[in-house]
Amino acid sequence: MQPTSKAEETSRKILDAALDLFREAGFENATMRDIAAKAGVATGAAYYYYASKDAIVMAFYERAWEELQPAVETAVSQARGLEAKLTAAIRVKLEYFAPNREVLRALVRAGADPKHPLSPFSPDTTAIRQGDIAWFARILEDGGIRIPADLAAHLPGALWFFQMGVIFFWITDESTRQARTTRLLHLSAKIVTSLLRLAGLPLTRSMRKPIVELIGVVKGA
Amino acid sequence: MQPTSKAEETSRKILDAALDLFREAGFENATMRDIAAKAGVATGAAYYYYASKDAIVMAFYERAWEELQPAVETAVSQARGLEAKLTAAIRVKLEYFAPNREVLRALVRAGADPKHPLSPFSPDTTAIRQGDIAWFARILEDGGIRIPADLAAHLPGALWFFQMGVIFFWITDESTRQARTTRLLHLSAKIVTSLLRLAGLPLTRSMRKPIVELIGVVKGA
DNA sequence: GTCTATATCGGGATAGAC
DNA sequence: GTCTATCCCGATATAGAC
Repeated sequence: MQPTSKAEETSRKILDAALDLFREAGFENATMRDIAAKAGVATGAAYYYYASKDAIVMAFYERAWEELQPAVETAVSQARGLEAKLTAAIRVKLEYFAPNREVLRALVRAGADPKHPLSPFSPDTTAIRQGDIAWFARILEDGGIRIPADLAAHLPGALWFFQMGVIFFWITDESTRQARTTRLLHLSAKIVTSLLRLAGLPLTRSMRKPIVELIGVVKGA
Repeated sequence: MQPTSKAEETSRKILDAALDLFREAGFENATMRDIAAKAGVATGAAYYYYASKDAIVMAFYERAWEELQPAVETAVSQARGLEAKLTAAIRVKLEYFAPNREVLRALVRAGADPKHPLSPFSPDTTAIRQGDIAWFARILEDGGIRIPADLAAHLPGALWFFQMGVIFFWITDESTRQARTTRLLHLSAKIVTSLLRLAGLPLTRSMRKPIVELIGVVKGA
C-alpha cells in the first residue's frame, strides 16, 4: 500500500474524529475545538483542512456517497419490480446513514437556503444529485412499468424528490428505530407505483399536462 | 385608545427593529446587539423581553398569524371552487410574508429538528398549525367536491402538509418576484383538485387504503 | 417591574507567526 | 502545514438605577 501523504492522513484523522464526536456528543455539541483536540491537532489546523464545520459535513457526504454505490447496486439488482427496487434503494441509504442521522440533519437544514453549499439542491452537490437521479432512471427502466413518453424524461428527478421527502421524514422521526419511516417508505412506494400504473390510462390524460409542467417548474430554474 | 404600557411598547419596538434589521441585513447578520441598538435599548433589555433570537421569530410568527386571519377569510370566501380557494388561501400567506422571507426561512430550517420550538411540527406551534388546518377543513367543506368518508377526516392535515411544501419551495425560490412559486402553486392546486376528484372513483379503491394509512403514519406520533 | 451597563463564557472563524 | 492568539457574536449573569 502506497504511503498516504501526511496531509491526507491528517485530513482523514480530522474527519474521523469529527464523525466520532458527532455520534458521541451530537452534531451541535461537537465543537471545532473538540474535534481538533480529538484528532490531535490545533484548532487552526482543522480549519486549514476544512473551511468550516459544514465543510466536514460535505466531506462526509461525498465519502458516504462513494461508499454507498456497491450496496445500492446490489439492492437495485436483486429487488424485483419497481416498488421493491425503489424501496430497497432508499432503504440502503437510510441504513448507511443511521449512525449519523444528526449529520444528515445538518444537510437537510441547509436545504432551506438554496445558496448554501451543503444544500441538496445547490450547485456544489450537483454530482451527487445527478448520480442519485441516474439510479432512479435505472430503476424506472428495469421496473417493468410502461411509462408515458411525456413523463419518462422527468420522472427520475421526481423520484429523487420523493427520496428527499422520505429522508426529511426520517431525520425528524423519533420513533424507536425509526419504525414510522419504514412504514412510510413502504406505503408511499406502493402509492407511487400505483400512480405510475395509472398514468398510462386515458382517464388521467387531463392531469398529465399540469404534472409535466409542474415537474418542469420544480426542476427548471 | 388605551395607552399601551411601557413594557408593551418596548417589546414592540424591539420586535419591529428586529424585523427591519432582518430585512436590511439578513437574518443571520442581524445580531442581538444590533437589534437592541436599533430599538434604542440595551442588549440586556432585548433579552429581558425575548429569551433568544429565535423567540423574536416566534413572536413575529404569532403576530403574523393573527394579522393574517381577516385576509384569509376574505380569500377563502370570495374564491369559487376548491382549486381557487386553495390557491387563494396559500397565496395570501405568501404575499404577507414576502418582505420577511428570511425570517420564514429560519422557521422552515427549524423544521428539520422535531424538538426545536420553532419547528412548524413542534408542540410550541400547535395552535397555529391547528388554526391553519381548520382553514383547510373549511375549504374542503365549501369546495364542492365530494370526498370519500375514509379520506375526509385526514385531508385537512394533508392539505396543510401541501401548504408546507409550497412554502418550502417559496423560501428557496430565487426567481424574480418568486414567479416560479406562482406557477407551482397554480399547477399543484390543479393537480391536487384533480386527484381529489379521482379519489371518488372505483378505479382508485385499491390505492385508498395505503393512502389513508400513509396519512395516519405521517400524522400519528 | 423595567431597564442600563458591563463582565464573562463558549464556540465558529481568522490572521499571522513559525 | 501547523499553532497561538484573537475577534466576533449569541447567550448568561449580575449589580444597580428608577
